[in-house]
Amino acid sequence: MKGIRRLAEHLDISIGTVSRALNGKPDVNEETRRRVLEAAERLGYVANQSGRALRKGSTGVIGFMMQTGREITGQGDIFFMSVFDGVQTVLARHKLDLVALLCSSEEDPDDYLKRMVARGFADGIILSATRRHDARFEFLARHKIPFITLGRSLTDVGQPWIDLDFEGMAEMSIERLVRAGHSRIGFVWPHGELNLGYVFTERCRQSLARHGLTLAEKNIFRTNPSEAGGYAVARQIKDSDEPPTAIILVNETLVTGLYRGLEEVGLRPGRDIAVIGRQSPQARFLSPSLTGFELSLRDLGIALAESLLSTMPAYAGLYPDAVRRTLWPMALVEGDSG
Amino acid sequence: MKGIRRLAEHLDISIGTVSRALNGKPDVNEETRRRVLEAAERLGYVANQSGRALRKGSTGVIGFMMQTGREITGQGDIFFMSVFDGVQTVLARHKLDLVALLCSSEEDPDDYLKRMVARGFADGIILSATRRHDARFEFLARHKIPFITLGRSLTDVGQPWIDLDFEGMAEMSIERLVRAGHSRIGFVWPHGELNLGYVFTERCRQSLARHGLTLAEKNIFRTNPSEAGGYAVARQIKDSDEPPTAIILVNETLVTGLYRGLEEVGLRPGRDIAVIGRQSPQARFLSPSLTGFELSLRDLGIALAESLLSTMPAYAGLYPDAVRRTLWPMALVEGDSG
DNA sequence: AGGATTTCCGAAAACGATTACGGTCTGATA
DNA sequence: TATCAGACCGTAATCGTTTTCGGAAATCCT
Repeated sequence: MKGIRRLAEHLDISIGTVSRALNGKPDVNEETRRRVLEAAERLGYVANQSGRALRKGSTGVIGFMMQTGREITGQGDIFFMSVFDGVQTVLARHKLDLVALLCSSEEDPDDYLKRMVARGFADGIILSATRRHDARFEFLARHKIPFITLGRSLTDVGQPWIDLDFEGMAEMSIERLVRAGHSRIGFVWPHGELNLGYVFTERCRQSLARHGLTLAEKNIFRTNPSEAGGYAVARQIKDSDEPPTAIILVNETLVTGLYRGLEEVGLRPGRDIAVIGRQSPQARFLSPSLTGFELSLRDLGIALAESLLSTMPAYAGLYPDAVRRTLWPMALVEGDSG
Repeated sequence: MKGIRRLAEHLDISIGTVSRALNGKPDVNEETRRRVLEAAERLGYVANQSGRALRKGSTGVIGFMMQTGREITGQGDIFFMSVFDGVQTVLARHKLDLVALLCSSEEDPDDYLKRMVARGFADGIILSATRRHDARFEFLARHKIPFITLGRSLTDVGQPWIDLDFEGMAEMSIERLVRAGHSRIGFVWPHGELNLGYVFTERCRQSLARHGLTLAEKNIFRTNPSEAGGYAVARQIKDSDEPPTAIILVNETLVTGLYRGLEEVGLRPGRDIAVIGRQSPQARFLSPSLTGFELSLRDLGIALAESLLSTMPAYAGLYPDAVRRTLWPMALVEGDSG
């Protein structure tokens, strides 16, 4: 005899009552409930997830989909771990668990998600690394799975999203650089497929145009979102016949590599070339100090979770102030690099 | 009508046959199987995980438990993502999925694991960040859940484990430093609870003793496994009345912070103080170049998965050469820092 | 006191798959 | 032709929960 049946037998009551007691249903005597709770604790009973999910049609699990292996996002462990932590503080309030849905670099993300959804793995999903065209949006919408995305896409289907404010970053960076007298401004576009590259590029172009400047195609440096990617850019800059006098990095991972690369080609950030990037734990220890944008990852996680929950029927109304389709502000921390 | 029933109805055969066809059971006509497979593909049918798991008693999921938030392990950047990738290449061969079991920093890891196990979440589990005394080992053993640990513990229960060869690292580092004439050698102990700190300390002590040297208590620098932790150490070194002439960092995240810290207090790695650490994507771009240990994270992941599978009855014998309880070698990459 | 409510609980039907078991059909053999 | 083996498939039990429904007992009301 296992599971709830064992517990029921032990207490000499029916399994129905045990279940009701455990799930906080109203029609159970408080004294009975106390006994059940106590016995469950003592015997270490925890409801079997499969049985429960099968009957309820929900799992009590929220999935955060991410891609392993190849550095797709250029976000490291620390980035996601911090966001997760925020997400979990919210989920814990509702006895929901967070698991990371790890899509292998060898599998197509769209297929992977389909599989997970069809299996009924999670009640709600958080998508990251959103692509310019991302079939996952439409798929989740069609299957009525509550979800939120960390990042936007052209294939938006009206779901909530939170995106880092790359437009604001572009705008403020350009403003600052132009004000400092720069006119040949470049930036690094590390993400082939990801939506943010397009967003960022477009806004840079606009901001420059407002000052009568244009974005030279050769000053858009395409590379990988990694240290090595940043490193490679330095050499490209050096080899350019008309190199930019300022460069913007949308991604935190690029920064250290670029710094090293610049050093090797004899360019010093802040003196020979202005550098504006993203703050990170590593960036704090760069020299010269980085001028870059920072944000609270934990708060971002909290916002993601609250926004997701507010779209789920079971938690409707609990978070009236949850953000919905919003740009997450980043603050400029001034350093010596630009 | 949903699920397998829909598929069966569509094909006008019984659900039993559909199930058998899908699961590759022998007693089904090949023509029938083909039709079923084709229809499943076309209708996008995927077996519901809850029903399947309930009946079979297994989930087809391997869990990798890790702790979010606070930087427990001090693994930076893409450490886990790379390990995951290796694990998945193996699991994919058996149609197993990997999910990360994310234990919040606010929850006790032992409790968290209990909950996940009782829920029947995963068929096998990979534990990381193993503590000196780790109740999870005993718990999993008692519940007969196949598991492997990335790291050892005093509370070993005979399960397979793979641990980075910190002993070898200690040994080789000390050898190298002593040979270079150092006698006041220090190291950083960033992990309060984790087992590796003890292992590393002990072996350092032994190696030093072999050369007639002792490890001064004040040359063990306790701090956090983070950039900031490394940074703080530099100042401690500066303020010491008898500072070490060489320092070893067991953790990759410490390196960049220490470098910056040393720079600020006017000490140059390789000239004023020898530094031996761990290689990482960031470390590649340090100057002076780091002398440190590196390893293939992807291969580590592969080994973890194969070893875990070989302990699971369902996959017994498939990986006769899988390692079991082994120290994972790290290679010293010589740089200018020590 | 007698009927109407409430309160609490047990019985049983789901949920969606897998699988043991037994039945039908085909073809072969004596 | 009668029998049998083997191939294939359908039926129904089963996994561990939740939840509906109805019934018994207690309480309330007039």
